[in-house]
Amino acid sequence: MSLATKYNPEEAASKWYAYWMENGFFSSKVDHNKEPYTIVIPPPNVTGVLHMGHMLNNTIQDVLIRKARMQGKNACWIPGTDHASIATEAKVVAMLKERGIDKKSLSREDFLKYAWEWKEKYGGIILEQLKKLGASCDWDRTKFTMDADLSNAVISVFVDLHKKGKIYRGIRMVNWDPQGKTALSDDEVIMKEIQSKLYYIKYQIQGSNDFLTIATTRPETIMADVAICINPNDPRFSHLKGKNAIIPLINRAIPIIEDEYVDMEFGTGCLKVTPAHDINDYELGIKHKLEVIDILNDNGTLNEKAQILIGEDRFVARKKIGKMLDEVGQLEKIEEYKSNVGHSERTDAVVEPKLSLQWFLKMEDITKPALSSVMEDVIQLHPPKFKNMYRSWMENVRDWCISRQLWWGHQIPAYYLPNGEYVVAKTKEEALEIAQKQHDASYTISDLIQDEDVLDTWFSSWLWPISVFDSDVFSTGQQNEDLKYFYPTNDLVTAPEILFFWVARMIIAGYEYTGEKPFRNVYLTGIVRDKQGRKMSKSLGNSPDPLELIKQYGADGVRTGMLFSSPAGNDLPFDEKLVEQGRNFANKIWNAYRLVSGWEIDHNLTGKENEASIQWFENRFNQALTEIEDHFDKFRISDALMSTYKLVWDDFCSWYLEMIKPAYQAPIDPHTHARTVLFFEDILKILHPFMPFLSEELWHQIKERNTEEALIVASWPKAGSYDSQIISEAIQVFDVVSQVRNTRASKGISPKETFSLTIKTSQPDLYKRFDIVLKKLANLDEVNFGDGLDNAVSFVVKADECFIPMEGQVNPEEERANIEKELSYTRGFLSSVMKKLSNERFVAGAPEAVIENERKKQADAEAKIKTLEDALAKLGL
RNA sequence: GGGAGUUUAGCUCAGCUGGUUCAGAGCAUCUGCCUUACAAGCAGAGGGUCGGGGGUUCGAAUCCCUCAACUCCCA
Repeated sequence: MSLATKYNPEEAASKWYAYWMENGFFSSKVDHNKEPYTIVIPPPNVTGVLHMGHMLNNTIQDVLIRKARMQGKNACWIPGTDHASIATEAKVVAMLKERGIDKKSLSREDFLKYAWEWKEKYGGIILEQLKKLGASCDWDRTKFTMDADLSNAVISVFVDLHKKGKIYRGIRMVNWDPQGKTALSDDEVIMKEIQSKLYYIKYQIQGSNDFLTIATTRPETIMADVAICINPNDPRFSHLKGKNAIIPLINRAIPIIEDEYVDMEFGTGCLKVTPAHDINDYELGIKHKLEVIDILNDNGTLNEKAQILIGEDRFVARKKIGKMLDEVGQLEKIEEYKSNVGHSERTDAVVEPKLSLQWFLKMEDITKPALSSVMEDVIQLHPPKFKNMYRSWMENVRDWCISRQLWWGHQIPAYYLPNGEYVVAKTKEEALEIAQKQHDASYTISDLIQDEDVLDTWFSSWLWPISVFDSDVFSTGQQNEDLKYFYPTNDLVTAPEILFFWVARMIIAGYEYTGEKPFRNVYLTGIVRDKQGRKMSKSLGNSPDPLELIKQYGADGVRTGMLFSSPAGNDLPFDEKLVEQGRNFANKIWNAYRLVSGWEIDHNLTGKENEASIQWFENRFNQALTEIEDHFDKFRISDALMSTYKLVWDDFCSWYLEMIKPAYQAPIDPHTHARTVLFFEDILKILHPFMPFLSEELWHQIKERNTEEALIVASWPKAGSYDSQIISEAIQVFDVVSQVRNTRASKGISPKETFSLTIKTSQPDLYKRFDIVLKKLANLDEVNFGDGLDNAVSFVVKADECFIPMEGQVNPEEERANIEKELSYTRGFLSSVMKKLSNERFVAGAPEAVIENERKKQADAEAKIKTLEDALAKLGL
């Protein structure tokens, strides 16, 4: 045999990927004779590297796109990356630091030069890695969110939304990352439970020697206090009403106010109000018209407004102030306390609530179509359980803070004028025109200063499904041919973590700028976790290297391995065993091909004996394909794979090939051979989305094919009708085979030893059709029909009894015990069926089909009992 | 504190609007096989009172209530 006994995936992968690329099979152009099928990739971070989550996510997309391509659709999978402001800027800053360069010493232009340099060097590595996975993206359409055209789209949208009055500038309490020195959106903040301390601090009541005590986790902020708040219903503190308290250490007097917001149970029931450093206090401050004292610098150190500990870091200050309070006798006690503290997703710094001037997008109206389209299933989430989450977010949405204090990204097109006003325009020149018209005709270009900040990265990726096709539509309103044809896209595959971050916002932008949904289906994958259930992450070092896995197990093996245990929306506990199983599957198929390819054809043979087998497999294939299609329709990719796996391994390899396999070195008839090759081809087709490399390789092994005949563009088989009768009859034959094998195993008889089988049945024709198969698979020298035999081991399949003569091996006691066991089981079963059938309410209430079924169960059970009783009688009891 | 979800064999999961063989699959386990496609394999076997309790029903893993554990989201 010419082929190696083991499949070499690396060779096939590089060969066929190059072949597909060279022949342009991934590319897609507008073609009105074909139905488009479009997926936009969730753009990974341009400086990122492939991780297990990407592997899962992109495997699913590739499965969908390859299947659609084979179904004759114009399959278009748009790849690309996003610029990930915070992450990338952090990396560039770190790189500069290594080279001894401080970001602060650079101009914006110089910094961006370095950033682009970095992007050119590392950007796109991840896309190259996707190729190793077999991703059939239309690489000619690769996009980057900071490409000139996509940037133009972002700026147009900002200008447009500003013009519509949806973008405004305002002071808000934002999540401030003192390390990254930028505002973060709520989604970029990770809450972690932290063991902290609750400080009980005594404030003197002005004009008395009494004290009140407050409890706080942040004693360093007392200098920013502007009030003490008590609950008006709290009798313990009614004597404090209208008085002032004095902040320890700095001796500033602040009013004692009343608000039911204060939880009487928590802490001491007295709340210090610090509007600059706590979101709830901020709102309380607005309500009571309190002033705001901000004592922190952008980097988290105390400023001069703190009066003491100026320049100290907030955490250092916390420790020191505890000590200072203690020294003046105003620290009552410290308690251990667990609290949830926000951390920056990118820098892991403790997030500081901070007041700052930011740009916001009003979300109230713009979200409405996006909410209803998901609720009404115009856009379907898979699995639908995420609808609830989606709804709660959309109904309680807050305005979107879209500015970031960074340089890497789309600089906000707002220009400040000497008079303190600003104008928003696409370019500085346009801004000048407006400024001259609306403010002062004497302004020159040098009077305009552009806003320093950039836009949130999501503010560009929310346009992705539109802007990858048409970046001008946002300003012109005119859709180009690509957009008209490929949009709305079909399916989006992404992680639930970014359902709000990204998916919801794409839907919003979709309706705002095209009046149409951006996609029909959203398939939400789970998170890839390690065996201990931990999220895979670089810092934990618990993630296998995807490329190493591909090297070891082959892309086909890894793809199937990832999908074996990943129902939609469920986390995937990754185990290398899974990809091993995938590799084994690839190898199994490879070896099945080796078998078929080694057969010699003898044209003198008719192959009549194989007809039943061929007929069975054809029906079984159609049945399985129907199932597989159903799984795909419901986005049950994992189940679709499992059905394929079982069809190939169990039905095709374990049963069919063994059924028709000629004896060693014996030839096969031409008809069976031809049909088997056709079956093999159909199997390769349905395998192709999952295992593109192996399937394409074998496809070409079968015979020489030209480019148009490549498997990647072969037509997907149509599930024909099938006869369940034929399938269940074959199962009955298989049951007999299994029972014979079982008997052999339990009696310790070698599989090499042949013997004859006698079947007592009312339907001998059924078995006669499979005569050769029975003999071959159960290693029998003959199959007879008739009444039972003496000195034989027997077993019952449905209502048929089978006998294997076994002189000297038969133990009547054992035989009897076996039969009695099965008899009592069947009788019990029958009685439960009879109980139902004799129940008037059941017969009256249950649907006809259910009753019919019970009757059938009754008849089957009765027949089986009869057979068993006869067998028992024959044993002489 | 509010909301959602999960809990079925050792593991990962199916089980649709209650009624097909008194619960299925894959993996893992056990037993026997190097049988000339494949030991990355073949053949066979064992394994669950469907988280606990209560209820509705002729009938519940499937519906309702309740308790418990875990996960996620929001505050």
